[in-house]
Amino acid sequence: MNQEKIVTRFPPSPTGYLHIGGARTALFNWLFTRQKGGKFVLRIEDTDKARSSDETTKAIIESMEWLGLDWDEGPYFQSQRYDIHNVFIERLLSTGQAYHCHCSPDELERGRKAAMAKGLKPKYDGKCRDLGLGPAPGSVVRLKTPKTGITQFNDLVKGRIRFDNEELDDLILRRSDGSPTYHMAVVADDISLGITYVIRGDDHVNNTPRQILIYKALGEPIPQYAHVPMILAPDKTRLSKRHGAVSVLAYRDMGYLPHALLNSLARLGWSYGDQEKFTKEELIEKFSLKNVGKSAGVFNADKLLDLNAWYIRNSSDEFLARELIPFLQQFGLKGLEQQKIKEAVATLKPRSKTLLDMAEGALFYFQEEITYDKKADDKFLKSDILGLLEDIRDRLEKASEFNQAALEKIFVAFLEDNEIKLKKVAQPLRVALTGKTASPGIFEVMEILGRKKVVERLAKVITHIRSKA
RNA sequence: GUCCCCAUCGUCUAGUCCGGUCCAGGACACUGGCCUUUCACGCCGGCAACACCGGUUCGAAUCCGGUUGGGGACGCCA
Repeated sequence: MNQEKIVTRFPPSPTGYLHIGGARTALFNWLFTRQKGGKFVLRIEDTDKARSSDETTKAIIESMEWLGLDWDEGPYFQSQRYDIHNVFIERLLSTGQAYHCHCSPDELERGRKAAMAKGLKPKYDGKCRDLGLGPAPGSVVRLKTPKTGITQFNDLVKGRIRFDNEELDDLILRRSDGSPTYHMAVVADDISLGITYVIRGDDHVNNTPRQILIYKALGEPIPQYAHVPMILAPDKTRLSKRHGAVSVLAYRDMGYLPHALLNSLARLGWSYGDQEKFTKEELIEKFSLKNVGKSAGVFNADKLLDLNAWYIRNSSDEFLARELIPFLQQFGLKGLEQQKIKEAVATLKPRSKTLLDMAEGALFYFQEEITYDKKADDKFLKSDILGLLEDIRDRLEKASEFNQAALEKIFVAFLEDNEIKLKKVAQPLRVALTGKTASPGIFEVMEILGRKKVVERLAKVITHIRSKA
């Protein structure tokens, strides 16, 4: 009977690129909202001007777009909403729920240290709380937090969480420079944007009672909270740059498919029985906050890689060919034919874990000149197979057709005449054509390469072997 | 230090709410084999966990208490 429209938000602060932890929070918000037919709002929390930048804001938006996490409203910029925040602060002041505090930062710092030394929680002592002071240069506005009682909420993933109000102190709502603090800005924005569900990282659990107290002081309805566990690095500490690839865009550049990342992020902390792979539609349909686990999880890069390989294997040649182009260009390839790429992709699909892999593996198809792998050269390009290579070159030169079926027939005759097994020439041939010891099947390789290139490469390898002798 | 949260294979997890069907299932990784012109794909198999201690109970991964361990929060950062 809940007729109220669900409104969620994702509020990254543009002090860094969107990392996979943030992306997962965004994903959970998005899945929840799309399932319920709600509204998803993007809000950039750029109040820390010193650490925010346009560049990171762009990177965050680019990341969201790449992942396909679309929003219905925004992006709002918190720094442009100070007027709204101030209305709420004034309201609190006028109802006596907040007060001006004249304590200096030094004084507060001393108090915190003293409390820590005594083994207590560092809290503001409430010195100015009942002094009835007015605004003054350097003064701040604080919330009058209840000294007794408890503040609790029913977290949608963690269950009931409660705090004694005496653990909380009178938090600052407005800084001495007049700007609102994080807690105030978040609450003011969430109220004014009509946010009904706050789904965020569980590093915010401790912030929640403080924010609830602001809602209460304001007499505004409190949203539902869901705190999702954090993502940890393999060493079980908070994920950071020193753990390698953490930004969403880094995964894009390494050749991951957005859906593979999404799928992998969804399964980190959330599950649906034994199912591992989900389409976007299934994710939306099956996601639920109560199936989100309560404990932090380590990001499993191997599993993501495996998923990526699976999605590559199961994507259409058309799609992959399109996605592959930028990677091929990265290797300096130009004037690529869509059709050729498609053919190459088809042969590389089962052996590529990323698009970057695939591009690398496809180079020999497009390059004019290939180079031989040193080890492959030493091991397989020896003079004892010269005769066989010349023989097959002649036969291929004269072939009336140059497709797989025709090639296989030519080889059957070739092998019979020479009384050998394919094994004997397969590797030397592979090295001659691709430069490497591992590649797609030689018949498919030959067909895609075409007669001209195949014969050229055979001629080249023959001279090469001769020159070594 | 204080407060909050968490605890099943190396990792992600199912099972925990409503104790028995779980000497614990799946996935990744690792590993043995099959397939095979290479590398992969695929297929078959293996290794591997209920943190610990007490309690409740005929019976506990599942309920209760404690211990230990981990994470988070304690800013005029967000």
